[in-house]
Amino acid sequence: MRTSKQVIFEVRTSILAFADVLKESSGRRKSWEVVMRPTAKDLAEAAGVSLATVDRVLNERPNVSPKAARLVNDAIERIGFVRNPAAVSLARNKVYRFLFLLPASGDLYLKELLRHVEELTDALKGDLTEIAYRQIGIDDAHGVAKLLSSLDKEEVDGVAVMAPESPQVRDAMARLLQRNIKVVQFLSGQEKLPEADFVGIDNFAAGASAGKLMGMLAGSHPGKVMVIAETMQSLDSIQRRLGFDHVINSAFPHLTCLPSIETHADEARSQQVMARVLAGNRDVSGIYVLSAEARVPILAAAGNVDLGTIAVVVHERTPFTEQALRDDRIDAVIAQDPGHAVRSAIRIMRARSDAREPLAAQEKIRIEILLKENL
Amino acid sequence: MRTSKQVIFEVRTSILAFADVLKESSGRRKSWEVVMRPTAKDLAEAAGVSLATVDRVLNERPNVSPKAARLVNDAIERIGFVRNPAAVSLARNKVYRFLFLLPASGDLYLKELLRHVEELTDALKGDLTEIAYRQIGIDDAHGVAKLLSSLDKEEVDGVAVMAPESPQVRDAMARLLQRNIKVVQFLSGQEKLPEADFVGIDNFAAGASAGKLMGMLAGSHPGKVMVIAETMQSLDSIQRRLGFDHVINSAFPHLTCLPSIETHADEARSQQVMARVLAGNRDVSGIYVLSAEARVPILAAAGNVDLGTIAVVVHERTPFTEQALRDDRIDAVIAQDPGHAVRSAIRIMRARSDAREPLAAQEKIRIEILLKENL
DNA sequence: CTTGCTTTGAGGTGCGCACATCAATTAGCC
DNA sequence: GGCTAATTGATGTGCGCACCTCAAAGCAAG
Repeated sequence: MRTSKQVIFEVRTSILAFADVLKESSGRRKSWEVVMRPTAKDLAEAAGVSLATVDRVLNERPNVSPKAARLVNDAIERIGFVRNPAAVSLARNKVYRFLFLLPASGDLYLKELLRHVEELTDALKGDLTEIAYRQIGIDDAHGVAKLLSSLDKEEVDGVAVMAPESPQVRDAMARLLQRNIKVVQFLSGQEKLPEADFVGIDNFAAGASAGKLMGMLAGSHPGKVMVIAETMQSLDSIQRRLGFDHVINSAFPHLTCLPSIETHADEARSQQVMARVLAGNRDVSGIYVLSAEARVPILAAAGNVDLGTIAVVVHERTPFTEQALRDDRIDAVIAQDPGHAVRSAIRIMRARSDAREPLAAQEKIRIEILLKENL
Repeated sequence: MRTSKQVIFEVRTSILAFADVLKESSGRRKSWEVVMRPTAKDLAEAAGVSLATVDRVLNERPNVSPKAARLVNDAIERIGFVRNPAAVSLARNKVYRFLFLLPASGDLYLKELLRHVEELTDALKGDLTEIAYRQIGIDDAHGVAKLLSSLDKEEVDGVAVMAPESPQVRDAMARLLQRNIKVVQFLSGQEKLPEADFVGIDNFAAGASAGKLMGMLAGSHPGKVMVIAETMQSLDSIQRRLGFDHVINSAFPHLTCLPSIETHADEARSQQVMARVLAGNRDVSGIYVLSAEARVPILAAAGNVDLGTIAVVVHERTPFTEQALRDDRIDAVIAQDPGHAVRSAIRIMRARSDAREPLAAQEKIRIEILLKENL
């Protein structure tokens, strides 16, 4: 049955060219004849059951005897049956709908995220996939939990949640999973729900990378390093700080990290605090901004010191950090590609919706290091 | 017609939750009813022509009057018609077949590439996409050109070519394009064929990034930098060297680059040459390996100096460079993710085969910087 | 007007699968 | 055996589109 059908691309050993292989395939020329793959009908035949039973097994419908299931599954292995995803998707005629739940904040990285979400919204129009997003106040764990609880399987197939860590949210996500709505923990450092997928970076490693770059940039004479955060309440910030300190202390002992300065996204306040700290520490040789929003602290610092002479490491690629990198106000950026993150979350939700495993390798978000030279 | 059909996901302004939107959609509940998108039939109706004509326009068949084409295209815009790709692919029932043409060489990066190609071969089994690869001697431009010329549209839909730059190969690729076989210039630094897509990095920028890292790592006292290549014949190598020198000379003038050492993949020879150079230059503070194969030169260097004390920058992530990064024999790696490169090439060939534009943003291969901390 | 050509319409078939219905068979149990 | 419940098979329909055939209509030149 199948032997005459799928000969062609079995050969991947790089020994034979396609042309050679083709000649062996009994003179059949037209590609659609040569590569035809086993269909559900072939499967039924091979398993010695009816198409209806094959359908029951494939789609996990009730009332299937263990024996029948075994027969079919064995046959699947044997003939190498793979469902034609196009046919599946056509027959189901289902449109996947995914929701991104993002914090409401004005920071530039979030803007980039939104931009990518919107871009993909259009790009996936043709792809049976519809994307929507919703923003909720950064501290409103209750609101997030409430929104999550209100989602209906009929309306949403999956949610990517970027939210503050909180037991309420965790529970809400767990309940979503029980209702078979897929959940992706998106770029947020909450204590992870192991049943849900996570898209994002290891923040300890990100902080450590920042530390290494800081050490490489700051020179070999003793100096102090300012660490600036929007808030140190979040797990993300804490882990980055831990990673940063670890590397500085162990590999660059001539550098001293100052206590974290928290800006709380308040521009005036940042100015004041930074001016005070810089006045009190004339030997600052590095600045590390560990929150996603680098603009406010860097502009504040620029008013007090010459950024060109001290090492500056920040997080996230934004129009601002990109420009600052170019004109040497910033020396290095630790980034996680927002476009990749969004696409990854969508791919994962799609795969889960189809009960497939996502390709782990592709979905791993890397900690990127950006210099002026590799922008 | 359509107004009642596709209301749901128009709202992306993050103001409304899905539930709210749903309530407005006239009480229809089942998702497949709510989101039904306009079909070709709707298109025909909207355009005031027959389904046959719509088909003719969509698939660019002959014998269509300009007027009819206009009618259809206008209607497409008006009602937002997008072909259901699943239905298209099912009806065409076409399997895409792509060939990777890679150099025959034992280096570790190529091994990684092959691994990813083989991985995707399996992963795409279900996806109407079959991948094969073929290897040809690194210098055999004639062989490459000959193989390319022998390809038949019936057998191959696209080729990703990683081959030495040569007019023969360029011409062969141009002829392939004329025969409507898609071509991707894959990780190779030939003077580009502008009509064909390119997957890979900017090697000047890669060399510049290496230079910056070298400067950051090598310290502030004067020193020499060894530059090691497999060969300086290829454009890749030349561009990397140029980028490297540019940064070193302009930003780190206390460092001096030595002339390139060519290993020609010959282990014994590398040992000798490097020993001689290291003996003649006691003040080497950095080593830059600009070819894809870092193992041979690094092992050779390890026999002559203490790699822990000098700055080492190499290219490409392989099991070897990864391990060497961990145990501090190497300080930084400039990498282009082979998995991403392979997937990107495949996505581009698929998009081109369907006469779609690939998503530029997604297909850009980044110059990654790897430190011990962000592996 | 006829001849020959282009353009349009109408209709059918099939891609591979999901899903539904109904009848037929089998198994479990008293 | 007789009963119910679980399990199978047979069969049909439709998803949205590509591709094909044939007939009808339009159009131009002679």
